[in-house]
Amino acid sequence: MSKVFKALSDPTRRRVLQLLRRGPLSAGDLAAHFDVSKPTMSVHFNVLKDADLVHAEKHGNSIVYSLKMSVLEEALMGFAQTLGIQAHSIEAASNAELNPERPQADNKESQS
Amino acid sequence: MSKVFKALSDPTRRRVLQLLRRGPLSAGDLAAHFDVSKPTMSVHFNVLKDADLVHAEKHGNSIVYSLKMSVLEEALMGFAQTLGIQAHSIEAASNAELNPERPQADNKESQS
DNA sequence: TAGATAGTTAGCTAAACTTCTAATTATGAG
DNA sequence: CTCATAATTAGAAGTTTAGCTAACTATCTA
Repeated sequence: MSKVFKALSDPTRRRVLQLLRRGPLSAGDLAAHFDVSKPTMSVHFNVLKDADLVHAEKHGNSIVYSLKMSVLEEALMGFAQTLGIQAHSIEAASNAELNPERPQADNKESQS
Repeated sequence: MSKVFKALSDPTRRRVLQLLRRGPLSAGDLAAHFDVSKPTMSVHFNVLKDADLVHAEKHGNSIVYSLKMSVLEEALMGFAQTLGIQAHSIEAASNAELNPERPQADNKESQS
Protein backbone atom coordinates (compact mmCIF):
# COMPACT_ATOMS: atom_id res chain seq x y z
CA MET A 1 0.00 0.00 0.00
CA SER A 2 2.91 2.31 0.59
CA LYS A 3 3.94 1.61 -2.97
CA VAL A 4 0.54 2.68 -4.20
CA PHE A 5 0.73 6.06 -2.49
CA LYS A 6 4.29 6.56 -3.68
CA ALA A 7 3.08 5.83 -7.19
CA LEU A 8 0.23 8.29 -6.81
CA SER A 9 2.56 11.04 -5.64
CA ASP A 10 3.62 11.86 -9.18
CA PRO A 11 1.25 13.87 -11.41
CA THR A 12 2.34 12.09 -14.58
CA ARG A 13 1.54 8.72 -13.08
CA ARG A 14 -1.82 9.87 -11.78
CA ARG A 15 -2.57 11.12 -15.26
CA VAL A 16 -1.61 7.77 -16.77
CA LEU A 17 -4.08 6.02 -14.51
CA GLN A 18 -6.80 8.41 -15.58
CA LEU A 19 -6.03 7.78 -19.23
CA LEU A 20 -6.29 4.05 -18.63
CA ARG A 21 -9.68 4.46 -17.08
CA ARG A 22 -11.36 4.22 -20.48
CA GLY A 23 -9.58 1.05 -21.41
CA PRO A 24 -6.16 -0.44 -22.17
CA LEU A 25 -3.56 1.59 -24.06
CA SER A 26 -0.11 0.82 -25.40
CA ALA A 27 3.01 2.36 -23.92
CA GLY A 28 3.41 4.47 -27.04
CA ASP A 29 -0.15 5.72 -27.04
CA LEU A 30 0.19 6.68 -23.41
CA ALA A 31 3.55 8.33 -23.93
CA ALA A 32 2.11 10.44 -26.75
CA HIS A 33 0.07 12.30 -24.16
CA PHE A 34 3.11 13.55 -22.30
CA ASP A 35 6.02 15.82 -22.98
CA VAL A 36 8.75 13.55 -21.65
CA SER A 37 10.99 10.99 -23.30
CA LYS A 38 9.88 7.41 -23.80
CA PRO A 39 12.46 5.97 -21.42
CA THR A 40 11.14 8.31 -18.75
CA MET A 41 7.64 7.07 -19.38
CA SER A 42 8.93 3.53 -19.22
CA VAL A 43 10.17 4.21 -15.71
CA HIS A 44 6.78 5.56 -14.71
CA PHE A 45 5.11 2.48 -16.11
CA ASN A 46 7.41 0.33 -14.04
CA VAL A 47 6.55 2.20 -10.88
CA LEU A 48 2.86 1.65 -11.59
CA LYS A 49 3.46 -1.99 -12.36
CA ASP A 50 5.52 -2.44 -9.21
CA ALA A 51 2.66 -0.99 -7.20
CA ASP A 52 0.39 -3.48 -8.92
CA LEU A 53 -1.77 -0.65 -10.24
CA VAL A 54 -1.51 -1.71 -13.86
CA HIS A 55 -1.24 -4.91 -15.82
CA ALA A 56 1.14 -5.16 -18.77
CA GLU A 57 0.60 -7.49 -21.66
CA LYS A 58 2.69 -7.92 -24.75
CA HIS A 59 0.68 -7.66 -27.91
CA GLY A 60 2.91 -8.31 -30.85
CA ASN A 61 5.24 -5.41 -31.12
CA SER A 62 3.84 -3.27 -28.38
CA ILE A 63 2.95 -3.50 -24.73
CA VAL A 64 -0.56 -2.84 -23.66
CA TYR A 65 -1.22 -1.48 -20.19
CA SER A 66 -4.49 -1.72 -18.37
CA LEU A 67 -5.66 -0.35 -15.09
CA LYS A 68 -6.12 -2.62 -12.10
CA MET A 69 -9.04 -0.71 -10.77
CA SER A 70 -9.61 -3.03 -7.85
CA VAL A 71 -6.14 -2.43 -6.42
CA LEU A 72 -6.40 1.31 -6.76
CA GLU A 73 -9.84 1.37 -5.29
CA GLU A 74 -8.86 -0.77 -2.37
CA ALA A 75 -5.89 1.45 -1.51
CA LEU A 76 -7.79 4.69 -1.84
CA MET A 77 -10.92 3.55 -0.08
CA GLY A 78 -8.98 1.56 2.47
CA PHE A 79 -7.00 4.57 3.54
CA ALA A 80 -10.11 6.74 3.55
CA GLN A 81 -11.68 4.29 5.93
CA THR A 82 -8.81 4.45 8.39
CA LEU A 83 -9.63 8.13 8.59
CA GLY A 84 -13.27 7.64 9.27
CA ILE A 85 -14.25 8.71 5.80
CA GLN A 86 -16.87 6.06 5.40
CA ALA A 87 -16.79 6.04 1.64
CA HIS A 88 -19.07 3.76 -0.12
CA SER A 89 -17.88 3.06 -3.61
CA ILE A 90 -20.39 2.41 -6.33
CA GLU A 91 -17.77 1.86 -9.00
CA ALA A 92 -20.25 -0.12 -11.06
CA ALA A 93 -19.62 -2.30 -14.07
CA SER A 94 -18.37 0.52 -16.26
CA ASN A 95 -14.88 -0.89 -16.19
CA ALA A 96 -15.70 -4.48 -16.99
CA GLU A 97 -17.66 -3.29 -19.93
CA LEU A 98 -14.93 -1.11 -21.36
CA ASN A 99 -12.22 -3.75 -20.89
CA PRO A 100 -13.93 -6.90 -22.01
CA GLU A 101 -10.77 -8.93 -22.52
CA ARG A 102 -9.13 -7.93 -19.28
CA PRO A 103 -10.96 -9.49 -16.38
CA GLN A 104 -8.23 -8.27 -13.95
CA ALA A 105 -9.58 -10.62 -11.37
CA ASP A 106 -6.60 -12.69 -10.31
CA ASN A 107 -5.25 -9.97 -8.09
CA LYS A 108 -4.60 -11.43 -4.66
CA GLU A 109 -3.15 -8.63 -2.48
CA SER A 110 0.52 -9.15 -3.00
CA GLN A 111 2.47 -6.00 -2.23
CA SER A 112 4.83 -5.02 0.55
CA MET B 1 -3.72 18.72 -4.87
CA SER B 2 -0.30 17.58 -5.95
CA LYS B 3 0.95 18.69 -2.57
CA VAL B 4 -1.64 16.55 -0.86
CA PHE B 5 -0.57 13.40 -2.67
CA LYS B 6 3.07 14.20 -2.06
CA ALA B 7 2.27 14.55 1.61
CA LEU B 8 0.42 11.26 1.60
CA SER B 9 3.33 9.44 0.00
CA ASP B 10 5.15 9.10 3.31
CA PRO B 11 3.99 6.46 5.82
CA THR B 12 4.88 8.58 8.83
CA ARG B 13 2.74 11.42 7.59
CA ARG B 14 -0.18 9.15 6.77
CA ARG B 15 0.08 7.80 10.27
CA VAL B 16 0.06 11.30 11.73
CA LEU B 17 -3.17 12.05 9.93
CA GLN B 18 -4.71 8.88 11.31
CA LEU B 19 -3.66 9.83 14.83
CA LEU B 20 -5.28 13.22 14.39
CA ARG B 21 -8.49 11.62 13.37
CA ARG B 22 -9.62 11.33 16.98
CA GLY B 23 -8.93 14.94 17.74
CA PRO B 24 -6.16 17.55 18.01
CA LEU B 25 -2.78 16.59 19.41
CA SER B 26 0.34 18.54 20.25
CA ALA B 27 3.54 18.14 18.26
CA GLY B 28 5.11 16.38 21.21
CA ASP B 29 2.24 13.98 21.72
CA LEU B 30 2.35 13.12 18.05
CA ALA B 31 6.13 12.75 18.00
CA ALA B 32 5.94 10.33 20.93
CA HIS B 33 4.30 7.82 18.62
CA PHE B 34 7.27 7.67 16.30
CA ASP B 35 10.84 6.58 16.46
CA VAL B 36 12.39 9.60 14.81
CA SER B 37 13.89 12.79 16.16
CA LYS B 38 11.75 15.80 16.93
CA PRO B 39 13.29 17.94 14.20
CA THR B 40 12.41 15.26 11.70
CA MET B 41 8.84 15.26 12.93
CA SER B 42 8.81 19.02 12.69
CA VAL B 43 9.62 18.73 8.99
CA HIS B 44 6.78 16.25 8.50
CA PHE B 45 4.38 18.62 10.24
CA ASN B 46 5.46 21.38 7.91
CA VAL B 47 4.82 19.25 4.86
CA LEU B 48 1.33 18.49 6.14
CA LYS B 49 0.73 22.15 6.93
CA ASP B 50 2.00 23.19 3.51
CA ALA B 51 -0.46 20.78 1.90
CA ASP B 52 -3.16 22.36 4.03
CA LEU B 53 -3.96 19.00 5.58
CA VAL B 54 -3.54 20.16 9.15
CA HIS B 55 -4.10 23.29 11.14
CA ALA B 56 -1.53 24.44 13.69
CA GLU B 57 -2.38 26.50 16.71
CA LYS B 58 -0.08 27.70 19.43
CA HIS B 59 -1.38 26.89 22.86
CA GLY B 60 0.93 28.34 25.43
CA ASN B 61 4.11 26.39 25.27
CA SER B 62 3.10 23.85 22.71
CA ILE B 63 1.63 23.65 19.24
CA VAL B 64 -1.58 21.79 18.71
CA TYR B 65 -2.24 20.19 15.35
CA SER B 66 -5.63 19.24 14.06
CA LEU B 67 -6.75 17.47 10.95
CA LYS B 68 -8.42 19.38 8.13
CA MET B 69 -10.67 16.55 7.18
CA SER B 70 -12.44 18.45 4.43
CA VAL B 71 -9.24 19.04 2.49
CA LEU B 72 -8.14 15.44 2.77
CA GLU B 73 -11.53 14.16 1.83
CA GLU B 74 -11.80 16.42 -1.16
CA ALA B 75 -8.42 15.33 -2.52
CA LEU B 76 -9.04 11.64 -1.99
CA MET B 77 -12.61 11.58 -3.20
CA GLY B 78 -11.89 14.07 -5.96
CA PHE B 79 -9.19 11.88 -7.41
CA ALA B 80 -11.32 8.79 -7.00
CA GLN B 81 -13.99 10.48 -9.05
CA THR B 82 -11.65 11.25 -11.93
CA LEU B 83 -11.19 7.49 -12.10
CA GLY B 84 -14.82 6.70 -12.20
CA ILE B 85 -14.82 5.46 -8.64
CA GLN B 86 -18.11 7.07 -7.81
CA ALA B 87 -17.47 7.22 -4.12
CA HIS B 88 -20.06 8.69 -1.99
CA SER B 89 -18.67 9.79 1.30
CA ILE B 90 -20.79 9.66 4.39
CA GLU B 91 -18.14 11.14 6.63
CA ALA B 92 -20.82 12.28 9.03
CA ALA B 93 -20.51 14.61 11.96
CA SER B 94 -18.03 12.46 13.85
CA ASN B 95 -15.28 14.97 13.29
CA ALA B 96 -17.17 18.08 14.27
CA GLU B 97 -18.16 16.38 17.46
CA LEU B 98 -14.67 15.31 18.44
CA ASN B 99 -13.10 18.69 17.61
CA PRO B 100 -15.66 21.07 18.97
CA GLU B 101 -13.36 24.09 19.02
CA ARG B 102 -11.96 23.65 15.55
CA PRO B 103 -14.62 24.42 12.97
CA GLN B 104 -12.04 24.09 10.15
CA ALA B 105 -14.55 25.54 7.74
CA ASP B 106 -12.77 28.44 6.09
CA ASN B 107 -10.84 26.27 3.69
CA LYS B 108 -11.09 27.73 0.20
CA GLU B 109 -9.04 25.56 -2.20
CA SER B 110 -5.73 27.37 -2.21
CA GLN B 111 -2.90 25.06 -3.20
CA SER B 112 -0.77 24.73 -6.28
C1' DT C 1 16.07 36.01 36.79
C1' DA C 2 17.31 31.25 36.06
C1' DG C 3 16.15 26.75 34.66
C1' DA C 4 13.23 23.53 32.29
C1' DT C 5 10.30 22.31 28.50
C1' DA C 6 8.46 22.49 23.56
C1' DG C 7 9.56 23.27 18.96
C1' DT C 8 12.07 25.16 15.31
C1' DT C 9 16.05 26.43 12.38
C1' DA C 10 20.57 25.41 10.38
C1' DG C 11 23.73 22.51 8.33
C1' DC C 12 24.89 18.20 6.82
C1' DT C 13 24.67 13.29 4.69
C1' DA C 14 22.81 9.42 2.31
C1' DA C 15 19.38 7.62 -0.37
C1' DA C 16 15.74 8.03 -3.67
C1' DC C 17 13.53 10.27 -7.55
C1' DT C 18 13.10 12.33 -12.18
C1' DT C 19 14.87 13.04 -16.27
C1' DC C 20 17.96 12.78 -20.10
C1' DT C 21 20.78 10.48 -24.18
C1' DA C 22 22.69 6.43 -26.19
C1' DA C 23 22.61 1.72 -26.86
C1' DT C 24 20.07 -2.71 -26.81
C1' DT C 25 16.31 -6.18 -27.44
C1' DA C 26 12.36 -7.93 -29.72
C1' DT C 27 8.89 -8.04 -33.12
C1' DG C 28 6.88 -7.26 -37.72
C1' DA C 29 7.31 -6.30 -42.76
C1' DG C 30 9.47 -6.28 -47.18
C1' DC D 1 18.05 -11.37 -44.14
C1' DT D 2 17.53 -6.48 -43.43
C1' DC D 3 15.20 -2.46 -42.06
C1' DA D 4 11.84 -0.07 -39.28
C1' DT D 5 9.23 0.29 -35.10
C1' DA D 6 8.18 -0.26 -30.04
C1' DA D 7 9.91 -0.33 -25.87
C1' DT D 8 13.50 -1.35 -22.64
C1' DT D 9 18.05 -1.18 -20.23
C1' DA D 10 22.26 1.32 -18.96
C1' DG D 11 24.55 5.13 -17.25
C1' DA D 12 24.75 9.79 -15.68
C1' DA D 13 23.26 14.38 -13.93
C1' DG D 14 20.53 17.20 -11.05
C1' DT D 15 16.97 17.60 -7.57
C1' DT D 16 14.35 16.25 -3.70
C1' DT D 17 13.62 13.82 0.50
C1' DA D 18 14.27 11.87 5.10
C1' DG D 19 17.04 11.61 8.60
C1' DC D 20 20.52 13.20 12.11
C1' DT D 21 23.00 16.48 15.67
C1' DA D 22 23.71 20.95 17.47
C1' DA D 23 22.17 25.33 18.42
C1' DC D 24 18.51 28.67 18.86
C1' DT D 25 13.78 30.82 20.28
C1' DA D 26 9.85 31.06 23.05
C1' DT D 27 7.15 30.04 26.94
C1' DC D 28 6.20 28.54 31.49
C1' DT D 29 7.54 28.00 36.42
C1' DA D 30 9.93 28.42 40.63
